[in-house]
Amino acid sequence: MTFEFFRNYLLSKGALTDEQFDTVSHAIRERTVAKGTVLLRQDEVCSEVYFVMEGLLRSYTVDDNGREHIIQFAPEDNWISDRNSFLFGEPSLIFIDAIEETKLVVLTVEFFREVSAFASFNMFNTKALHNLVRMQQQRISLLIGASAETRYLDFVERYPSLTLRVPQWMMASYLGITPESLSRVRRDLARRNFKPGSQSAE
Amino acid sequence: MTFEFFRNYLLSKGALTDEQFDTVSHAIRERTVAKGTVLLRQDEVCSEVYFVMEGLLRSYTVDDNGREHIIQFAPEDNWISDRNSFLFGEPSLIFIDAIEETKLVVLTVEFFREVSAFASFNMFNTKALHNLVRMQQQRISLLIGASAETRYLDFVERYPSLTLRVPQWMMASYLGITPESLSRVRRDLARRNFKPGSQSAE
DNA sequence: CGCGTGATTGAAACCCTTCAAGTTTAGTGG
DNA sequence: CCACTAAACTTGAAGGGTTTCAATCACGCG
Repeated sequence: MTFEFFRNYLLSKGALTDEQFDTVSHAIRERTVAKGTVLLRQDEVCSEVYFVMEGLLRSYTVDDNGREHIIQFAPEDNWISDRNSFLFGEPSLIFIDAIEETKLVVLTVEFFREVSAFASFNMFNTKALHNLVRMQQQRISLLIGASAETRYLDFVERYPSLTLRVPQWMMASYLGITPESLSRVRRDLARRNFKPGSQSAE
Repeated sequence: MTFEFFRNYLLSKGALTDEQFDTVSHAIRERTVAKGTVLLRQDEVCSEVYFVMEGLLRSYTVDDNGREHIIQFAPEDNWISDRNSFLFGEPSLIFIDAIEETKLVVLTVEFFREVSAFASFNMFNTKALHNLVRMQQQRISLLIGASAETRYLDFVERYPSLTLRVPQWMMASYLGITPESLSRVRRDLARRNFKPGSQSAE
């Protein structure tokens, strides 16, 4: 049993009991992928859902100009997939790859078919979906109404740990600005916040 | 029975059978609201979900500068609510009001408790949620990567009927631009597309 | 008819991007 | 372990897209 992390996650969320987990554990497998590994490509049909136990994944689209737009970061304890492609067999609109070496749980349609028999899992799943909708709404509000600086500050506050792990150009892509702009936003913030003289450092 | 429209909607989606609908119909009521009626205010707890049979509702946030940012338009056949507030009792982040006089179905927690006994409704509901997530993702991608003009064209293509019913300044709010900018975008498009001389009109 | 709201237009200001050039950092092979 | 290279980050100057502010126009409604 190497899914302890995943099992504990589901237990703590009240999604499954220990016994229920055992009845479905045959439908999941663990996988470790190197940094840079691509798990899903645009236009492919997505046949797996991933749960991250260690490491960091991301999903992103590529527009007509070849520019990447990051949809989601998925660090530990997070799910990632193209659910629409997964559930309805449509070609995927996104890419998924690994920003760090990542240990993940691979879940197939088999797993979801079996757990859907458990009411507690369905409740958990519905709640998670609502949560996702809410977070996306907040992100839309920010993109519509807030400056690059505000969006950056919101990101840092919301995901402080990611701030250190995600390359700056990827965060820029997530925020909807250029890497250059993000660099300047950070510089200007630093100048303003560190006004009071000089830091030790020297 | 004045819910025929709603009943047919659920039937056509495979959410409920005729008989199932009858067992839960006591938990819903119809309501007609005048243009401008506010159905939900920020910070209130949302206790109802609305299904629009005729007319047009919208949901929006108001930021610190007093600016409205429209989250969703809900014309006929659409659902609208703050699900997160509705399900988890948190104070709502949004307003909901009527852009036109609107005939709607009011659904309470009672209704959802009862229909959750029907597997077909749960499937329908989950599918609808996934659909919402996907549409939000597409909107995020556009906001991140596309110009005001592209976003406008996407809106017109995606919701041609709304283009005529929604005041321009609200569409601008939905697109994340000022009314002035939208006006200019439309003017420039018109100039480019109608180059070939004059339209009949005169 | 006049008032108010929505739409349009212009000019200036601002934010962010683009392009180009450094500088720093990180990873790789000798 | 250093040297080398590529990638990431920074910085500057110029340009473009949007916003802001203000004025004007168009329309519906009392």
